[in-house]
Amino acid sequence: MGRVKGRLEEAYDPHKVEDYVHKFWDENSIYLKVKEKSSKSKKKYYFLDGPPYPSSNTFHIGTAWNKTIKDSMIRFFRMKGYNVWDKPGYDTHGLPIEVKIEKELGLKTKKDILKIGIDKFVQRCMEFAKRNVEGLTEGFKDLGVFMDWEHPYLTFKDDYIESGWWMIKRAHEQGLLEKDLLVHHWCPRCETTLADYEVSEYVDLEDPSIYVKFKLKGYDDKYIVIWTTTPWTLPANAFVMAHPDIEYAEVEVNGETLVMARSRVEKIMEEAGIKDYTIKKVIKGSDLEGLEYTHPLEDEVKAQELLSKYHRIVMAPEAVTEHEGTGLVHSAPGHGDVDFEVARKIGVPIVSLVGDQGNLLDGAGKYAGIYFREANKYIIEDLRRKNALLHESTIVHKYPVCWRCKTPLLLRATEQWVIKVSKLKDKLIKEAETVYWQPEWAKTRFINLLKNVRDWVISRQRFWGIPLPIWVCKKCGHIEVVGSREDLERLGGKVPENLHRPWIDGVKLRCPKCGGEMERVKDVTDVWFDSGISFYASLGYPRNKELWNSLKPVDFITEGHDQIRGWFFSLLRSGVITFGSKPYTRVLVHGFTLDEHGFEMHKSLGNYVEFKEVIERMGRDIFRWWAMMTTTWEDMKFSWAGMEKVKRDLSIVWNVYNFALTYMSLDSFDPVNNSIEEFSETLKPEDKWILSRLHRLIKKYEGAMYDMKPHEAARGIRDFIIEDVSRWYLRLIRRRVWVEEDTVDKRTAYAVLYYILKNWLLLAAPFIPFITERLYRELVYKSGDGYESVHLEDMPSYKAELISDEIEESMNIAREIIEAALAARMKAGLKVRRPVKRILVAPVSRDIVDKIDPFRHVILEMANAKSLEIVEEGFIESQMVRSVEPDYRGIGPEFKQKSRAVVDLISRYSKEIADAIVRNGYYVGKVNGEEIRLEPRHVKIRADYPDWLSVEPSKVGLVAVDSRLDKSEILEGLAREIVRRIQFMRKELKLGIEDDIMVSISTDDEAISEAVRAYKNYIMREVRGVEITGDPIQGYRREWDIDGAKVVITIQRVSDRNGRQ
RNA sequence: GGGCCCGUAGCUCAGCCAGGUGGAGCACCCGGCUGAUAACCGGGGGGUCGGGGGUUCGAAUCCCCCCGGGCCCA
Repeated sequence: MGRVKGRLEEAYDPHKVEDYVHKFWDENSIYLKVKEKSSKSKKKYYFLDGPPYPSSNTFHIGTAWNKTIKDSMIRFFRMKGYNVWDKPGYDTHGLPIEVKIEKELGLKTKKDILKIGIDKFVQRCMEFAKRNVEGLTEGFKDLGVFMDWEHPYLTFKDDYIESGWWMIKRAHEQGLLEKDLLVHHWCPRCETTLADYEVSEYVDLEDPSIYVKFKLKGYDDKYIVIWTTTPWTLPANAFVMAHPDIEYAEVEVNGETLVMARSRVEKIMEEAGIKDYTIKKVIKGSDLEGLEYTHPLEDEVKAQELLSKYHRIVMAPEAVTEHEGTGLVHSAPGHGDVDFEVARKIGVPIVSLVGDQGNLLDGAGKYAGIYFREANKYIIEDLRRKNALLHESTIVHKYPVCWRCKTPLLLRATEQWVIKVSKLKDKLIKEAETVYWQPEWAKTRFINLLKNVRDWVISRQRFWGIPLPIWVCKKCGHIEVVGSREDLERLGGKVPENLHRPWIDGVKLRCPKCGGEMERVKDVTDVWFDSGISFYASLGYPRNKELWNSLKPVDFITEGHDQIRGWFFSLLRSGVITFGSKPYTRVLVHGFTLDEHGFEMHKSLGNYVEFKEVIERMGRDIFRWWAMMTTTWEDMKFSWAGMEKVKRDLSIVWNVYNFALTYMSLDSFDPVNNSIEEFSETLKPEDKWILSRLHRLIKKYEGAMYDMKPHEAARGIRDFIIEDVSRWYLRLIRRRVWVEEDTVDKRTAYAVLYYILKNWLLLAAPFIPFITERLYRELVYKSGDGYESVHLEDMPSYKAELISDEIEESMNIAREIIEAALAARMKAGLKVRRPVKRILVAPVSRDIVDKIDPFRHVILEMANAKSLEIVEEGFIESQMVRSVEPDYRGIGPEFKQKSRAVVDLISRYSKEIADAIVRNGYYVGKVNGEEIRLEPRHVKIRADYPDWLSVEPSKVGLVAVDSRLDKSEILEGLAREIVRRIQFMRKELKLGIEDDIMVSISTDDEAISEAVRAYKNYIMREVRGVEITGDPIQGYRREWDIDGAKVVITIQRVSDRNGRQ
């Protein structure tokens, strides 16, 4: 047999609660028990953690939100009986960490790294990552995230690297792996290519701005004009791009014909200082297609021997605008991205004439050996000499520089390893179509991206990353892609102690084709490579195939909307490359965390809030619930005020449970032997109402969680406990639990209250795991009911038969009436404490009458009325009394001097005059003995309710309070005034609710004395008085004023129920 | 420059997909309640629903354009 005996501190203190719960979880291994329970289930739920990047040991508020969403979902599915896979991960490789270590070690260039040794450098990177992983893990645990923190997946582990190799092998097997020339930004000082995301810094730089004439073949003195700020790329010119739809003009200048965009002519002529020019002809860009030209530096540049046969005008709308330049774009495919793409499309060879250190190569002929930016002046000089320079000036523009050494970058074609993802485009889209996205628009956005999918450059010339498992035969050029450590040994290699560079670099293989020695390509993979394979790599596939085969596919992933293009995409790409299918089925996209004004939070902007501060000032549950209530996929504006509000809500939750605990333990309520099923016959309508509300909540909650709308569930539990339970149900059952005797009615109320409060804890547990644990321990576990921890519970399912539209509608009507009645009382100045005789309701429709019935008692109690009368529509209005007021504009001109007397008459016989005028249209009266006739123009007719009737409209009809009080109501009201004051004094003495008191009331007021006599028993019951006397007694004495009368009240504690003195 | 999202009271946000008299909380003012009490309840003031145009009997809601913010691309 159980019994409620839990206790709570007076007020909700989140830190006390959370410290207590953390300690409880730790000491009792609650996480392991939860996991163990869940692991027995056959229903699998594969959650995959998007691995955060450990660049520091603390995390952003957005990361906390991210993990809270994951934790809430995991907890829900565990409680729903799923066997949830919950391995967290960290994305540990990549350039950001390399750069941090370079800074730590004071290294400035790639050469410096080679100098201290790759082994030492990589070692430091690994230590750095491990250190931060530990810090982050502490933070996530502290937030209450129940994941497998003892066994996270770390992308730098050898096993993970091996899984990565396997994918590259899979790509190779399908003919998707290629070595290719690609244009990328290059730092000539660090001698490395930079990925797009690394090109983020720009400075204002002065460069030449030149207009160059290319002579058209087959014409005399006819030239096309191009514009460039990078003259050093001219030696590598292969063709010229034009827009088919732009108009071009043939401009005559000094006997030469120059071709340029029509819209640019004036601008260019002005810039070049040419006043004397004529537009001879306007043609469409498409007319230029295929025209061949002669390169002005043909004789100076060796590479032009190859390139000259491609010199012609090519249509490339994507490369040409009319905003700047000449509408004719010089194209050097080895040094420009669009140029490169176009060259690829039309089959022009890619020639790059700049070497690793930024010097022009031999192919650049007379300019060979010159640093690229230095070469500009020689090239311009030669152009001028050859009469190919139309105009020369300089321009200051934003130019990208290396984010580490600030050297201006250049675009350069280099050989990189590529997976030809574009070949998989249709498959990618087809697979993506069958993924369920929340919200819907994320899918649209995702598919749009896939339509423009590009090949994937996986190689980086770096150190801290998964080494490319590609070996090339020095003798015959044969390529082997190694998919595992086993492959390595099979090909005659020795597995090194660590699969990273530089250890792997030393591994030589024997060529299976010619027996020659094979060496590894020195590159590592792109950072996106690592996290994209996590769906199988984190499970140890392909070494351990069973786990992935039993868990696949991933059932749930969630990350911010930046990951639509990021992780969600890289996972799909890897899934299609490896298994030919999508790796996940359901995706929830969440928003970003912005500052209070909707701007990005940045340390440099000064609007950054440390998550640690949120925990210190608020608490874990407060943050979690607040974050989970914001619409998941929308950006979240950070708000201290928003969290304060949640704190208030949690305080109310605390008070609700405190209320229940106090009374249930006082009455030794036994929830185990008083389950709600026992009381099905004695449920009052309000009990049925709250049960209906609860089950409606469960239904909505469950639907929201399965549909990945956790914010709807989080808001739902809030509205239920605050609006339905605290603000309403608790007020309705107070009187029932205050009675001392053990009544069925009281036990029914307890059983219902216990049932809804226990179930609410289960629903709320995924979101606010700390306070629910604490309350569960006190209310449920200590009562001998349930489990050791709320998180070991089973999530309730809704019972459709308990959801009643009728009872809820009835309650809504009752609440409407109560609200209107209270408003009417206020208008009449009637305190709620004083009872009124009756409330009248004139419903707008007759069907409301029956619906009011179940809650008559509720209306009477809440509005403090003796009776409720349903009256006919129109009855209340019929009580209105007509009267008139003088209308001076009508009276003055007619009655002149008699006006004042007429006004007197009107106010004296206001009602009679009103009736007469309404009935007959006029009223005849006497003023100074003289008969006068009043007509509508002399008065304003008004209709008012009588003083004793206060009326308030409501949605269900007019509600009126009859404020005429009989003596009995007056006396009862006075008795309640006395009670209130005694209660106040009890509170002042800090008496417990079980303490009994002796009361003395002395007053000269006749009515109050009578009220005390008449309601003695009532007063005694209400204030736990053992006796009420008019004689003076010892004790706490206080003088009061009740309706202007002096009342002296003295109270003295005698003993409590258990006889304690 | 393109794709997607957001913009509703002083503040934080529901309502929008399925058009039908604009809501909640906080803050402010007034009143009430008082055995959950540093709690609670009622009332009041406060809105060009970012701006403009269109569809419709009727638009916060659907369509188009613009402005501001966010993410991702170029």
